[in-house]
Amino acid sequence: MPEFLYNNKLYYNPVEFAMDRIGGTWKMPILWRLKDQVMRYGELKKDIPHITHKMLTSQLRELEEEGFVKRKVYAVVPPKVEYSITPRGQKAIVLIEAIRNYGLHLMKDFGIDESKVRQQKKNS
Amino acid sequence: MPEFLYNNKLYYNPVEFAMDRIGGTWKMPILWRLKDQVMRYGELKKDIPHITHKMLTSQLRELEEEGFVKRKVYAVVPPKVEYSITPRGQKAIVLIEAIRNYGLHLMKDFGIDESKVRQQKKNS
DNA sequence: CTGGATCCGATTTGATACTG
DNA sequence: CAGTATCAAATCGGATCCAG
Repeated sequence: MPEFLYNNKLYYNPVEFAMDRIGGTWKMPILWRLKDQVMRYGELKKDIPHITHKMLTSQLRELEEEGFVKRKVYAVVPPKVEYSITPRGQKAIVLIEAIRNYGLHLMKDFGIDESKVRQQKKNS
Repeated sequence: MPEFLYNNKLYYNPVEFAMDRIGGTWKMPILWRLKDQVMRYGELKKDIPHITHKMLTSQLRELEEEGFVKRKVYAVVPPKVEYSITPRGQKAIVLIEAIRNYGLHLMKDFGIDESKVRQQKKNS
C-alpha cells in the first residue's frame, strides 16, 4: 500500500485518509443532517444528541476547511449562521449510507434488536 | 436516530457502531490483508508498515473477540499462530472496498497524485 | 446566537522490558 | 515467535468562561 503526506500527517492508505476527513464520532452525523437541508448552528446543536458545543464547532470548522460544508454568515444581531452541504459533501453521503447499512446489518448480526433500542433510550 | 448500549458503551447511530468494530487506524488494514489468505503474526507485522507490536496484538485481540478474525495456535516451539478471516470479517471486506474507493476518489479530489506517492515514501 | 480559548481529566498509543 | 506488562507521551473531549 502506498503512503503519503497530507497536512504534515502521514497516511498509510486511502481508507485512513477518508476516515480522517469524515470519520470520528460526529462528522458523519453532521453531514447526514445537512444532506438535504440548510441548518443553523443552534438547529444542529439541538438535533444531534449529546454533542457538546466544543465538538460541534470544531467539527464544523474542519468540515468547512476541507470543503464538505459551506458556512454562511448573516450580518445581523444576534448572529445567524447557516450551514449547508457542498458537492464534495454530497459525495460523502453515498458512502455514509453504505456504512450505515453495514452498521445496521452488523447490529442484527450482534443481536442488537432495533425494537429494544427506543426503550434503552429512556435510560440514557 | 436511535441510540443503544453495547458492552456498556452508548452508541448514537449504526455508523458509530460499525466504526467502533472495524474503525481506527489498523483494523481495516489487518482485515484487508487477511481477506484472501491466512497469515502468521510475524507476517502481518512485516506487511503492515509502522504498526507497533502493541497495536497489532491489541487490534487482533479485539477483532478476534468480536468474531472478525479467527486465531489458531499450534502447539509447537517456537510458537506458531495463524490468523484468518471469518464470514463476519468477509462481509466487512465489501464495505472496506467501498471506503477504499471513496478514499481514492477523495485523494484525487484533494489533488493528491498517486504517482507522487511512491516518491514521498522515501522521505518517511 | 455563535464561537473562541483555557483548563484538566480520560483515553490512546509508543517505547521498552520481560516471558514461555 | 508470539505475547504480556508497565510507564510516559500525546491526543481527545468535556466543562467552563469570555466575547461580539
